[in-house]
Amino acid sequence: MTHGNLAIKALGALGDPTRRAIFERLVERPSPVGELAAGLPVSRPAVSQHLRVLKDSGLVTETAAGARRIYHIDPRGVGAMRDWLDAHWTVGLDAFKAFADAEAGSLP
Amino acid sequence: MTHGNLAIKALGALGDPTRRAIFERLVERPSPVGELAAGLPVSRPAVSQHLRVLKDSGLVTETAAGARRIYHIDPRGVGAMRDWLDAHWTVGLDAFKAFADAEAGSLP
DNA sequence: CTCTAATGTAAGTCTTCAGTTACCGTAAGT
DNA sequence: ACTTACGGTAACTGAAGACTTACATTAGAG
Repeated sequence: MTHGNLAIKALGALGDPTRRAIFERLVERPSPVGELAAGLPVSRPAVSQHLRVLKDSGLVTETAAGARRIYHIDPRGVGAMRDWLDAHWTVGLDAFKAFADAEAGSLP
Repeated sequence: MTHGNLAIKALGALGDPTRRAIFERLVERPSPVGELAAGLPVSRPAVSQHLRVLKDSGLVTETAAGARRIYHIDPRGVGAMRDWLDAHWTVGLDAFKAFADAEAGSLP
């Protein structure tokens, strides 16, 4: 699994509520750090640190624009997460159906 | 978004490595608590607490079988997560493309 | 060259939360 | 009824990490 590790890291990163908030804002539109921090209840350095985690997880990337760093969604990480979930979704659904059938069969 | 809140909770739940491990085993086959704990490096009560979180997130459900509680994947929660990720996947990709285009346009 | 704006980094604090042990309830077997 | 197996709950501990306040760095304006 090539993207397996990336998906794991992405899931771990999105486990934090603040990082989810940052991520959702970046889904709407790419933004610099200051703008993100202005709309969140945490300080700007906190946002910087969260962005670092999101970047290490392959969920966002940055492009320098002068003194600003514009952060935007990285399709790679999101895609890896989607693939991971897709695989587990189908397999899990099959197992669930098998289990439900077996249970129904054992009931008179 | 009807399942939005559920998807958010599911993401938060899967942020923990041990919960992911439990979830992945339940994808393979439904299991009672003791069996899960036996294959994990944590105690049985720890597994119980994790299962509670997973249940509150709509990712697993339980069915009583005598003294045992068989835990299995809950397709609702997994589906909600998939939908959420799908939406963000498409929207985020559009925003990314728009951004990339605008950036390319501003370069001579 | 200096000043300001925008951001990353370091060090420290404080909260959160995963994990443990101990205890209690419940269900089936003998 | 007694016992054994299974699992949830409570209270506590410890470590991971989220957040803050400095300080350092880089880029453009004047």
